[in-house]
Amino acid sequence: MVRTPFYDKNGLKKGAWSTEEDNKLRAYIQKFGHSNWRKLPRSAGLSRCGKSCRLRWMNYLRPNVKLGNYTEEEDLKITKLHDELGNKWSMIATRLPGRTDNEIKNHWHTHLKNRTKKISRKSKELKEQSAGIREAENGICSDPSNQILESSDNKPVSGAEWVAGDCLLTLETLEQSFENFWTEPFFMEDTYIQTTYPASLAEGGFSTSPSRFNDGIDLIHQVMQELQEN
DNA sequence: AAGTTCTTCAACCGCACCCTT
DNA sequence: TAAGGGTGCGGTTGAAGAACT
Repeated sequence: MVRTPFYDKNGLKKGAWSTEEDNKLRAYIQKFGHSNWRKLPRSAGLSRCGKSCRLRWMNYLRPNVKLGNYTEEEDLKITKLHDELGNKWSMIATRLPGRTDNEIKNHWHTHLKNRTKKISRKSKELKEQSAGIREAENGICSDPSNQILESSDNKPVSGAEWVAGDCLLTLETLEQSFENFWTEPFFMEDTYIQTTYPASLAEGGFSTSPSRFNDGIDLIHQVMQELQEN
């Protein structure tokens, strides 16, 4: 997967580096350092331009450069840093010891970009579905018997609305902290239902609607499964 | 088995910034 | 202060290998 070597009109070699060239460059830099990239190729006996030598050294020959085999932890860090910094690959690289900007950039474009896109898309779908649930609930909300909870701005909140909102919160939290998503299995514990709805609901005589609640959870679970399968 | 399409990644290119004169 | 050279950064490309038809 490398460019076929060739010589340009100035007699400079381009394309893939040979082992012999690597050895020459490595030996020269280890002995004399790289104070001037422009002059280095001639001194090292290489028919390359300074830029090409610099790139080769920085990305592959430099000591402590890690190649390939990204860990989940590194993936998470890259995703998070990209979220914070954007395409500032050099900045991101400084936070990942042994990784180079070029390699991180490639890894992002080939592996992480699509994965992140999927998360965002699924989140959007869920939001839309959740909005649908709320709309459907409007009829139920108009029934005073269903107005069981007062929100902070005194608007009535139905049980289903709370469930939908909670599901959304769950996925948004998930989006924000990729750590949990990529590193930990998604557990569907019964205790979740018991422990995560506000105590005020129980105090107010609220009884959860298992089917509706589970619909929301099932939806998230479905998203998780699809993403993990992909 | 052969042809085609897709994926991956090393390397190139152009531009912007910094430093020196 | 402007000009010129060197360096670094980010986007893009080219080609090998993998996957698919």
